Amino acid sequence: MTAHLRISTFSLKDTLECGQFFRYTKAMGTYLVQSSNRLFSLWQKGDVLFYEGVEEDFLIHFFRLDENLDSILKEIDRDLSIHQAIQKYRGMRLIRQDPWECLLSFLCSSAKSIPHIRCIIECLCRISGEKISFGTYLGYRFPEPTSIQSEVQLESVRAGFRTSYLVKASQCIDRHQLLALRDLPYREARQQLMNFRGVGKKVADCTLLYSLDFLEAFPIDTWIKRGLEKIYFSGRRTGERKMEEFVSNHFGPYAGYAQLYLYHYWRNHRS
DNA sequence: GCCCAGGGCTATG
DNA sequence: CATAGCCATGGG
Repeated sequence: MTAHLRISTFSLKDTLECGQFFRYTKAMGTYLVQSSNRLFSLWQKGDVLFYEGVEEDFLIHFFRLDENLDSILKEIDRDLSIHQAIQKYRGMRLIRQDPWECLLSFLCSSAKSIPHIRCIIECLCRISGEKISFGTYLGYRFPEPTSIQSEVQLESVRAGFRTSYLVKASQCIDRHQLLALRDLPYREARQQLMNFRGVGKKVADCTLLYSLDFLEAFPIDTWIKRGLEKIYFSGRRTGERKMEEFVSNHFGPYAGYAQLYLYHYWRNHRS
């Protein structure tokens, strides 16, 4: 029933709770996770990850456990700030989400607090009507693109001005098309995503980084913007163009991991 | 009643 | 390009 997996340089807590992923709950040290039509539980003790209701292969893919995180962290460890973040949260990994679920999640994210984003996504899944169970746990599947057809249908989700974004995305996207973006250069893939209503640079970068293996993507939200200005631009107001150029040069091809660590660090040490 | 929340769109310098 | 006002909703 309960299986386990030995892992190094992995923090389940930080990986799930750092804001990159929304469909999880926590009860007494055990996390209940929903992703890619799965509902499973897991918990960590030291360097052992225990899990139920999911295959080992999926976990390795989902948590990127076959990726050498130590060597990546060594590469982005370029200054005191990122060094402190790495020291505090070493083991936090990017999650490889389903692209469709990831895109819709961040379509819901604009000008919303994280708890409310999670709330909206759960309401959205309830719309699908397809239940999923594991032991005594119950949940709803994430709706497929074809199952979201009108704004009226999403009334109970109360997503506000984001509702039309969700419907339009559903009308012209199939999952296959999103996965195919992985074969494009970063800039082109981002531009493709930005052709959808409601997808700007930030949402596009979140989708590319959290679900499509573009580790150079560096989502710039309000927290990251404030942090970058304070730490790397002497507190001066700075345009996004300059910021993009800086993080790309400063952190290199794994800049996305730097973003993950800085975001989590700056949010948990508000100063 | 006010302000803010993992933004984006649109109309303007 | 950079900025301002607006967008719908909930919580502090």
